[in-house]
Amino acid sequence: MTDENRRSLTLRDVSEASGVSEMTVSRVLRNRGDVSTATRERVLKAAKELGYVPNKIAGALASQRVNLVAVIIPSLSNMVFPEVMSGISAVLEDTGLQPVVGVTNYLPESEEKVLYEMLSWRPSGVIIAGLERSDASRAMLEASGIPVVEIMDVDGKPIDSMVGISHRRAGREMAKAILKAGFQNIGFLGTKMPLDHRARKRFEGFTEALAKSGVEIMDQEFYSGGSALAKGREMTETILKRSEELDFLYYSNDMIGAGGLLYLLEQGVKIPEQVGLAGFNKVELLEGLPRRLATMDACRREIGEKAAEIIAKRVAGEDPERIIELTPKISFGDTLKRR
Amino acid sequence: MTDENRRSLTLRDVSEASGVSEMTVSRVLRNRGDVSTATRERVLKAAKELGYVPNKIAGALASQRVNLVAVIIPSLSNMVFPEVMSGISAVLEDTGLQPVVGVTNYLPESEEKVLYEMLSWRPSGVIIAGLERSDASRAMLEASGIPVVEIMDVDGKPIDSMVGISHRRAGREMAKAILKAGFQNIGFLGTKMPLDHRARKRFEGFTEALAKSGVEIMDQEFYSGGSALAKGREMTETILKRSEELDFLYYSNDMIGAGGLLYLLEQGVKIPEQVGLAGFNKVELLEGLPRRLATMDACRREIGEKAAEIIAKRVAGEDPERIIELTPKISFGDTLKRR
DNA sequence: ATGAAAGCGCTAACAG
DNA sequence: CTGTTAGCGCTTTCAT
Repeated sequence: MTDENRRSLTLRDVSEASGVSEMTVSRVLRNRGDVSTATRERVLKAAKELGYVPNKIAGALASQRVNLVAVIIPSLSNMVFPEVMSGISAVLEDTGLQPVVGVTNYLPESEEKVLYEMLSWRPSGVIIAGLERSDASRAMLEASGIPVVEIMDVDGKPIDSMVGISHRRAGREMAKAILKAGFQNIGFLGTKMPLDHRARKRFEGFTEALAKSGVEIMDQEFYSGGSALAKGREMTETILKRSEELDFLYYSNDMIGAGGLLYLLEQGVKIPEQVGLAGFNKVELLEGLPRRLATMDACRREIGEKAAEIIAKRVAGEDPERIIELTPKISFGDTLKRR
Repeated sequence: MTDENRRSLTLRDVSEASGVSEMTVSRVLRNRGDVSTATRERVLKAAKELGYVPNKIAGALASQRVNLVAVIIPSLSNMVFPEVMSGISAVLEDTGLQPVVGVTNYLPESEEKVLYEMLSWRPSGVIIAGLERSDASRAMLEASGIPVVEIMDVDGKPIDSMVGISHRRAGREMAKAILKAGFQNIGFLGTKMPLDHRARKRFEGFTEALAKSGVEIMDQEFYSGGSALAKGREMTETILKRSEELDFLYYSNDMIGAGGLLYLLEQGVKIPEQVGLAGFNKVELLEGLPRRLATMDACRREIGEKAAEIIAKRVAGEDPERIIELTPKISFGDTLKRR
């Protein structure tokens, strides 16, 4: 407010204000080495009075150390990544490391750009969603020389480390559970999948397991964009009008599953007697629905925690396990029971 | 993978590989000044082959310029901030500025820490949610000398700039609309509010406008934590059991409103004949509900856009308007109609 | 327990 | 169009 163009305070200003060398000020502010209590207090007082905020840019350049962990995810709005983030934050909290988020919107070119941008700040580690990426992105990560944890998915080969679940297996397990419950006429509803590799893998695992039992998907329906809940309704209406014999609908995520559930209840369809349902992700939202939708826990928070642990340990010079596969559990809820 | 402890590439490496001075390499990589097409290509080739990623830490220190905008928000999971973020990103996209997100979990101490951490990277600007903050946070922001935009709320005095809506007014408008539609026995359901100033202001505006018409809130119910949808159900059941004469429920957010709506529909309550409902935020989710819940648009995306514009202009040396009040509009939906 | 000197990797400013 | 020089604000290292 006072004068717009003043430069910000430096160590030197604090040094002068406290009558102590810059070096000692630096030591006090970082709690390093021995400093007498008297000078320490003098310095702290001066720093506080001036409102000094250290310049991490200079600090990082001098020390060749940056306490940042780049976290690169496809989307914020997803309900899935906030939970991963909270796992990461919780673990990094007491390590001196700090997460910095970059969002790619599921676009490989965008991922490249975000990655380049973040790596140019020389973070201590990278946590990045998925295993599929462009050659350029892969090259950057390899060349960076820092720990890289690829998360969410373990169906593939990591650049360095990975923690996640097998989406193929998740799809297979769900298929088995559905068949075991006695459903035979199964429909699939999901996102258009070129961009969403994990949904694609679930779909592949799902159809594969059905095939093993001689069952084929009876019908399918895809969407992109828009309100997932509303799309779930629409798609459910569409697919059931087209294939009346369907007795089970497998949704690629809980939101569209919830939309389908609401629609079917309105139509007076008996669930699961007439039609069974399942989604994926076990989002909190489901707890408030009129029926508990069957779903599968994607271990989102735990993935964040484990990934952060790997980075923290590697930064600390340890050599933790680099591949961690978590096991999702099916929640049968009210919509996946023996007919 | 090859050798773990190699330092990362520098301008010097590219300079040597291309036989051009560091300075020229720097110019090529930043598209600055005139460089002959021949050298430019030689440099680009060398940089690409080596896999060089510039060190922004050094660049920022030398140029005293950081292309980062600190965005400080209370929560990611909220449905509200992802939309604000997308407005910010969209505008910053073509300015060379980059948003960096910090999350405070609605805790003032946490806000202080996050702010300190971010300011120590000397960002070009700060966008921060809310107008209420600790003296220390306020002092840091004032001392930083960079543009600061406080967002979401305009009921108060900004440190520098603000863009948002008046939550007090939003509460008043909703009260007027409800009275005008003929409801008289009104209940309020919301979060415990010590932390959520904007919800508190809506509540205050709401009760104030009711009072002007001689109406008092008949009953109220608060929650904290847990699945908002589920809480909305529970609270709705609780409040209606306690106060059977209620004919309208005003929820402090759409998620709990949606929970209430689902609950009432299950109970066979006629909406809005027996009970009218309204929420706040106009979240996308509502589009898939069995009835359109009345709500009020919080202009989230536009807030993000305007805030980013202010930062971008200020960084560019312009002097834009520093106070922007947006006007939320009521959506009457199916749950706020004349009885 | 404290200080002085050197330099992190880059860019601004000025030469040529 | 290209190169040289001098820092940016810190921390490392070595002295005292």
